[in-house]
This record gives sequence, C-alpha cells and structure tokens, in this order.
Amino acid sequence: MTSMTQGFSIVESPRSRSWNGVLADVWTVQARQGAAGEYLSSHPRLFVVLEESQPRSLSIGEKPMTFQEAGRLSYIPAGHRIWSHVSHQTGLMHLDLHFDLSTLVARLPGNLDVQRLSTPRLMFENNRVLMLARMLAAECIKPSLHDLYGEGLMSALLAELFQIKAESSRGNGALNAHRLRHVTEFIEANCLRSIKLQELADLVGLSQSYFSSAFKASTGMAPHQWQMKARIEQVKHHLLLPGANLAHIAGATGFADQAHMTRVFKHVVGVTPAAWLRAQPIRQ
DNA sequence: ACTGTTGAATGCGTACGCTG
DNA sequence: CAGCGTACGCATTCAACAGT
Repeated sequence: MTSMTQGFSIVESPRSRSWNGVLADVWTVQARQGAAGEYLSSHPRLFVVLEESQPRSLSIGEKPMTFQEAGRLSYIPAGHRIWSHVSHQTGLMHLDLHFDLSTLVARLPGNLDVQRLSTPRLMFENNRVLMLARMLAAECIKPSLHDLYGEGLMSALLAELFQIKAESSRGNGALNAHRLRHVTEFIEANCLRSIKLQELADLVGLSQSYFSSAFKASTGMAPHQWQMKARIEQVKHHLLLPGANLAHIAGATGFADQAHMTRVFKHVVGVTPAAWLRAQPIRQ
C-alpha cells in the first residue's frame, strides 16, 4: 500500500498477524488537528476503527466526506484512492485487514460476489464483523490461542463481509460423516509422509476418482490439499521454535526440500515462511 | 434418484537446477 | 539461505454409464 500522511505520529509500532492469506495490522496513532492522509493499495482492505476520541472524515473519489467513528467499518476495493482528514486532535487505534484477491478466489471458488468485492463501503455498520474484528485485533496485540482460532475468526469475518452463502446442494456425492472423520483423522496422523490417493480410497472402500470428488464435495478441499494444510500447521509450529532453519523444517515435515515447502506454504498461507515468521509477535 | 465405476483430459505437486 | 523456473508424473475433474 502507498500512503502520504501528515500530522499523524505512531504511538506504538503496528502489531501484525496473517491468517488465511489476510494480513491484519493493529495501529495505535496520535493525530494532531488538521492531520490528513492519502492512501492507495493494489489489494482490497477493511479499515476498522477500534478506539477514537474524535471522529475524522473519510472520502473516496468525488464522493462527499463521511465521518469515521469508533465501531464503524470501511471497505475499500483494490485500486481506490481514499483521503482522510482530522479536524481535532485525537488518539486512534485501528485494525487494517489487507485481502489477497487471488487467495480469496482460490479459497472460495464460485462463492465470491465480484460486485460486492469491487464496491466501496464507507462507514457502514455491521456488529458481527465488528465483533470478529475486535477479537482478531486482540489476537494481534496479544496472541493467546492456536492459529486455528484466528483462522476461524477470519473465515467467519470473510463470510459475513462478503455475504458468502451456504452451499445449496450439499449431500450429493459427499462422504458420510463416519467415512469423512475416518479419512481426515488418518491424514492428520500421517501427514508428514507421502499418502497415496489410492491408500485413502481403500481406507473407505471407494474408487480413487470417486473418493477424490466425494472428499472435495464434503470438505471443499481435495485430499492432497487437506494433507498440505495439515503439514503447514506443523511447519508453523516448527518455525516458532528457537533456531528454526527452513531446510531443516522442510525435512522434518515431509517436504522434498526447502523450495517445495516454501511454495506450498505461500500457496496455503498467502506469504512465504520467512514473511510469516516476521509477522509473528516476538514470544518470550 | 442416488451411489458408484471407468477412462480420458487437464491441472497441479514434486524434484531438480538455478539465481541473487 | 530464500526463492524462482521448468519438466514430468501423479492427482483431480468430468462425462458417460451401470447397478440398486
């Protein structure tokens, strides 16, 4: 994102995390009277004011300014320039979510409303999104639970923000609950070694190609993708250990080499392992 | 209608070599 | 060490079909 600001000073350096390919930053800044900013990003983003002592105005293109106050949300599509202006001195804490379009499309094929993605929404209210944003911000400031927690919150926020509806025709071609549990438990227990599709199909007594499509109908993910996701969770765990070395972690988590692990990691998480690690708060 | 199989076409993961 | 490019083989998807 490119920005030009004047009159803002950073009170605390931004706290960043990344979940599901979405980068989350919590900023605490002080703005003096007349402070102004201009922002442009190639990625869509959501701006949430968590705390503010004085409202400030926001404008986009030729549209009139609207006041941004705590608890209000602004969605800015990729490539839209916005301006902000502060009329009175104020302290401000806000959460910025930067969405990677290709990751969103890959995760939600056919479910994203392109019209909704490309329409700016300034200063709207949505209590569900706000509540989820506050919980995500709390995790950025002070991580307390496993990444699964943040991923779940982020998924819920995406579903609400982009109004992603439930699949209407579930059940045709999907695995039953018993088979699905059996297979997913097997994958998670064996994710560090190479699992053949035929092995999984045999496990539930189905043909290879039918099993593959039934698994995807049940989980939204191909069996191999599911295994890669399970492996990446192991990689994240290893990265947080002191003295982490990518080549060593790749070997320990079943990847052929560091290059392979980096590509899969970027595909699943949205950023490379080194970038992900840099975005993690320093742990004691 | 639903569950499952088969086989061909297509897509993607993997291994390896390379660069900075 | 981190990341990119490419070729090959396996995984996945799809259409047509069979059995219940």
